[in-house]
Amino acid sequence: MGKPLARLKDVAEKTGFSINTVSLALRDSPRIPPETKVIIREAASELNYLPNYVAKSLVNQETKSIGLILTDLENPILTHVAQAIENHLAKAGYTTLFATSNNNLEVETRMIETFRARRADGMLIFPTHHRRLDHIRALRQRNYPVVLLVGAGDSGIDAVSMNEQLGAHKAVSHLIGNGHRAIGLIDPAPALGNAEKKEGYLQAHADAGLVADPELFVDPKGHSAEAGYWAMATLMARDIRPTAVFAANDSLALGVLRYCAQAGIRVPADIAIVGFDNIEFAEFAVTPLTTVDYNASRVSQLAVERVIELIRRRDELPPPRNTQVTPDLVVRESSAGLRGLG
Amino acid sequence: MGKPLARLKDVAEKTGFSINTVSLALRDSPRIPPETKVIIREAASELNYLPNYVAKSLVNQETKSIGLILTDLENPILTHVAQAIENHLAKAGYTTLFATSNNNLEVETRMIETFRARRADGMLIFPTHHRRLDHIRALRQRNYPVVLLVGAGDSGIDAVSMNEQLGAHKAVSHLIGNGHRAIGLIDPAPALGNAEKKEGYLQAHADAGLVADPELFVDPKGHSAEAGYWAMATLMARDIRPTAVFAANDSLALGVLRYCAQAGIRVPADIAIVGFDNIEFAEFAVTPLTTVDYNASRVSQLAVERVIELIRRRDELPPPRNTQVTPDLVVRESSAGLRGLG
DNA sequence: ACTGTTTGTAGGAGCGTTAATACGAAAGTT
DNA sequence: AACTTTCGTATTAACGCTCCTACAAACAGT
Repeated sequence: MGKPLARLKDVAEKTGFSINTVSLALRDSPRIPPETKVIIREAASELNYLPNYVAKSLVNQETKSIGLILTDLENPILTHVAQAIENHLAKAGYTTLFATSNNNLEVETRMIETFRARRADGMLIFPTHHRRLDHIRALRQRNYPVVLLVGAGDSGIDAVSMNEQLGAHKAVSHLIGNGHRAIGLIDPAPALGNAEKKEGYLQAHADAGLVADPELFVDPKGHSAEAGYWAMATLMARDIRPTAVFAANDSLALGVLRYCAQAGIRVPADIAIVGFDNIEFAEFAVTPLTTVDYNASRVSQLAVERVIELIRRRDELPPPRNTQVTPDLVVRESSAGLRGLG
Repeated sequence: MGKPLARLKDVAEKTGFSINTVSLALRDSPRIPPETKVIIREAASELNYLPNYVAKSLVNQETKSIGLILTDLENPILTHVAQAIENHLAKAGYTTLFATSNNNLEVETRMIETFRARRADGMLIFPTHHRRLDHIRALRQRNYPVVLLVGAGDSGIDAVSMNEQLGAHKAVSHLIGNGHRAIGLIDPAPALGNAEKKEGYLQAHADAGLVADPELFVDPKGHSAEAGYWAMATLMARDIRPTAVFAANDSLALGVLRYCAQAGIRVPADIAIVGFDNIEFAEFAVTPLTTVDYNASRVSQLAVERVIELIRRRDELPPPRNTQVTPDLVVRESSAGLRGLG
């Protein structure tokens, strides 16, 4: 920790007051007269005194820190979430302990342990698996404030997230409304136990009295642009001929777009494309991308508010609440134009 | 911090041993016989004991945590740096305290104070201003381990960074070598006191016996794709007609690319474009982007190694070292083709 | 048998802070 | 004048842990 910093004791010795008086003065207690406070504050700043949060935490039984565990920062949306959460937490006086699980459940579990050992007052977690939440539920059952950053209906854990199913529903309904009947789905999540977007896709079809052909589903086995490129190549190699594609995130969609550019497929004339997240580059792609806007700052704010609320009421936690933010569809050029029905 | 966790005392009472013996046993001291260790470990795990790092930190005078302060996470490269740093630190047993300064010097200063108050063992900082480093130098002078993540030659502070000047030099030399003589420069940094890329740009011209017209310089006043779009529009509205553009990062370059697509300017036929950072989307842009590869994981690794080295030798810090990683130019389609000379 | 060493365990101080309590001195009340 | 109240400050005990030292008991060595 560098050269030992000044302690209350040093300020006390310098001013001739007791440690306790110094402590009270620096915390602006009404029991200390103004003149004394001035003297003590001056001495403290001369000694470059900084309160020791470690000692403070030990006696106060709270660290004013919360743990943030994300899968990774590859997804620009998680990046936004991370930054927004840090900003909100800082504003509320909390320090952010940050970790990525790299989509590894074991690492996630270990980081949770680490943060507990560090006595973080609460945690915000974007879990690797949306269904394997036992280790997180165990926290909550021991009255520990945790908020998930993904939808987790009946998990018994607080959650604040985008309504991904609704977002996917909006996206796919938009395509169906434009006359599309063969809509490819590029989504790596169902294979990882997170079928929200796929559910939205299917529901949109059902609502329109349609049934989607499973031949239209591709698992890109990743969420990068490269994975999207590969998935689109895979899809086009099949017998079925999609007139539109719904990609589970914008990175994938940009890969799809790139594939189309190279293969001479015109967007949206030959194939319409819709992404998810509304990352910055969606607007600045070859063909500006229609996408579902992930309101990262809203989700972040609600999640932070919730975890702070849980911390405040830690001795009798309220029942878990699952908050879903409604996403908006941002229609751009990549899905413009009607398709003849029939 | 949720329900109070079990303490050494609880394990001691459960097993009948003293607190001290339990502490030694759990830390696998050779002074405790194996049978005793087994008994104690079992009791500890039954009680769900987790060592209290706060108390540990107080007595050990080290927190095993380091502060990471970035300007923001808008730039995908900082995102990669953040993630790589966190991974490396975790591997070395450190927890990452994370904060963004939002390019605000005051916030940066406050976060540094916060992290010191929390007794972080060291800090990794991507500073807002590359020249206004007094507050950081003050840390170093008090023997506090800090490593900057930007080049800072004679600042008296350790630094690990990309050699941005060399990267810019490579990029611009490549364009000059292809016959370009009017190369636009879109770079917000010089206005913020960070002229490394501009220096590289100018040096490349000087080395080729050329002098660049200041009319070619545009300050995009931001580093987003939108800023790049605006900057390109500004540049094209001037009298001078560039045949190439060097953008200080890939987001800006993608904005430039988008402007060109809309304005009917062919890339690279009419204008060649080179970016900086090699973000994922550079490869998947309308026209794949020539760019300077920012080796984020290498920089991160060296920075983490350095700060840990400084922590290890904290009572007599070695003289500051300025490590620069040599970047590679990745040539893609956006700068292909020679331009007739003269 | 007598000292010397090793072995297993325990006791106490201290890390820097806060909260509860204690205690003189000054000031107000009756 | 005696009695209570207020005020300013000090003392002490935690918080949970680790280090240093203490100390019996077991085990040598001569």
